[in-house]
Amino acid sequence: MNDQAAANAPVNLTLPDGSVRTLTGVVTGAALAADIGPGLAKAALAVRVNGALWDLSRPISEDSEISIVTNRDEAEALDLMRHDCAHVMAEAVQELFPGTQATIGPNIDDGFFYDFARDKPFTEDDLTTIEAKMHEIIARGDAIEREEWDRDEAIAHFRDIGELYKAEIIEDIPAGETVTIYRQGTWKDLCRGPHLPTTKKVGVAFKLMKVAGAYWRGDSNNAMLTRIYGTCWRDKKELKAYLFRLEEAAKRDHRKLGREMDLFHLQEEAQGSVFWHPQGYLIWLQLEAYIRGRLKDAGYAEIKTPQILDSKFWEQSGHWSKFRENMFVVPDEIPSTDDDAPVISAGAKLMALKPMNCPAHVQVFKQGTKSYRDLPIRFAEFGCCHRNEPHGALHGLMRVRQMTQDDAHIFCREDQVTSESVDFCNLLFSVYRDLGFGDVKVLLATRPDVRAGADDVWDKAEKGLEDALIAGGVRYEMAPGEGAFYGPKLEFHLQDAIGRTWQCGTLQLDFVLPERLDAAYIGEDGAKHRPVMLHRAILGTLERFIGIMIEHYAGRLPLWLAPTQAVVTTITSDADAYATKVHAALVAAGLRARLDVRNEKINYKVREHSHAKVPAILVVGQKEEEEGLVSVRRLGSKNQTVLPLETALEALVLEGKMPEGDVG
RNA sequence: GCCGCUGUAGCUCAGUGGUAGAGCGCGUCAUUGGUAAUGACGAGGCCGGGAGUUCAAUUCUCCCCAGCGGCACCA
Repeated sequence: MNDQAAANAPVNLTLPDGSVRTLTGVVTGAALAADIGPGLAKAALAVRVNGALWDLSRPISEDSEISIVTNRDEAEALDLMRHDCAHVMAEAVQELFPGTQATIGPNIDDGFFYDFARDKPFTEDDLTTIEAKMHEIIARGDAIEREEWDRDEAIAHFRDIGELYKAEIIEDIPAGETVTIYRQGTWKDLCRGPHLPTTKKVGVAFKLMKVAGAYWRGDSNNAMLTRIYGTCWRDKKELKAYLFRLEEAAKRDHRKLGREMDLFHLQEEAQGSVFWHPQGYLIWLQLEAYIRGRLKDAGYAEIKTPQILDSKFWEQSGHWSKFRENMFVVPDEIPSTDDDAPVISAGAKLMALKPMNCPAHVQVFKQGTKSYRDLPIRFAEFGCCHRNEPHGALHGLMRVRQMTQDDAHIFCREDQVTSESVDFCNLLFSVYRDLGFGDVKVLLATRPDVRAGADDVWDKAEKGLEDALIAGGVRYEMAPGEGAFYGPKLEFHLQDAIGRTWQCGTLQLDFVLPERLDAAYIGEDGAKHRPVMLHRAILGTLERFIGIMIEHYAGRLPLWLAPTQAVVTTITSDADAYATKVHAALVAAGLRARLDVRNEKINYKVREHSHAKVPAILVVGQKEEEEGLVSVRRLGSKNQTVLPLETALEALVLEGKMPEGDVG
């Protein structure tokens, strides 16, 4: 009612250039665009009113700052188009498959999804049909209209038409509030909006990508819905570029490159555990040596603790109750070889493979009496842990069941927490820089609902981590409720080839485990005190990190990490003797070099070693032999440089040096 | 663990209700060539596993297992 009354009063609209237009009648974004010009009226997608995005048709009753959103406003246009595309998809689905309930359908990076409830889940084959129907709906070009409904009426309406999930969503909105419903043709959806003026504006540059199961409200106790993912762009060129980007990313997949470069393999008899091949394990050894050096320089002492420990030990540490379903349990008994007898008796003593190193590190700490003067104590371990991950979680090197962490635990006094945290963050970023990762997402994960420890301890712990981030000048985001049950943590995330992010580094503050396992030091006052324990890892696990590096570098690892750094190969067999000499010189200089004197054409050999991502190919023939030269071809370049063996050797040795950190 | 898809030679993939094919790779021989594929010949397969339907199953059905894409979980 107010809108109508206000419609008769003139409204002053201030455009971005400062000019003011005064409109009367029903003032809308569409009316303003039309007032400015027919071209803009056609191009307009939505309006920004005092900073908020509105539908073109929504009445504007007050004087406002306003700007027209068109295709040129990339972010807004894509947001609107993708969300409308999701609505169109839902309409298509419900037209084709009556009885299917629409639940939620938000935008995501590069596209959108919509979750549907249907007895029979959709398959990839259905996507073509749905896409065709979407094109029909878009061609129809129904106006998209915003309506305000009373909450209770909306609930009743959606219940009536069998949209129980929608009704459930609206029930969460406080009684008495109005909800917005968007209508296109006869199809309606609950939505905050805003939307495009007509479905036609969605255009044709969209594609349904895949179907997947997804739990209602992201909870595995709820029903499984069927989700359809789609992508949508402003024009076909953008869509094509996006699909090309996906293809390129797939080429970097570490599982594919791992096979092509002969780095590792997985097989079903050892699900989730990696068979490292010689070339792959060289990468591992280099990375491990590098981290070992950095940790030593940072004041860590390396230790090694048992792989299998008594379940009683895990009961004490709390893992038996909190983590048992992820642990591999091993009976300590000689199995029976009798066919009829049980292999293991019911009374066998239970051991478990360690899923974490922390409790064992506390045992090392507890040996002897520690003084406050000894702190901080930093124990590092390349700890091999086993976790029985759910089948569906396993993923190449990224998610495995046997993993080796670059783990360490810092035992310190409370007043040392911030400085230890700052030091750790500096070390971590320095390591990431050395390894070629400048772009890292940092999350501060705070207290979860279910937790151990008093709130004042949590206050202190969360503040300690935040202070460290601020002191280190680190940009971070909050992850409320995502902390471990024993303390808050920092998570450091890196991205893989197709944009999935993986947590690598972590820093966790723990006041609980020292208590549980009775770790103590003697303070200045002569009394016993609990140390604070910092769990931290930089790479996270060597497996995952190597996977991420393979993708990050598309297999073209920096020289110091490349398993084979150089191949010496010949034009013809006349140069075999010289090639052998060159190869020997490289090996003597400490380079990982191979010799290829096969009777194959040089084109063939260059191609093969390039595919294998060997960073440097040293070709020698008669010409090089006569003058003591080598022809160096670097990976990724089509050119060669011919230079004296000594010069080439020095350059490779220099470039192949392991980084030593760039702190300072 | 949940939903969907897939499983044929070392790799990438065709294919059929009558026990299988290509390219690359591999082996042998010939070829000695200047920076991304020299040629010929050859070997290689319980068509993921188990059951069922059928005269006959790699092919159709069901059940398992694994891989892949997501969800949930997580380093």
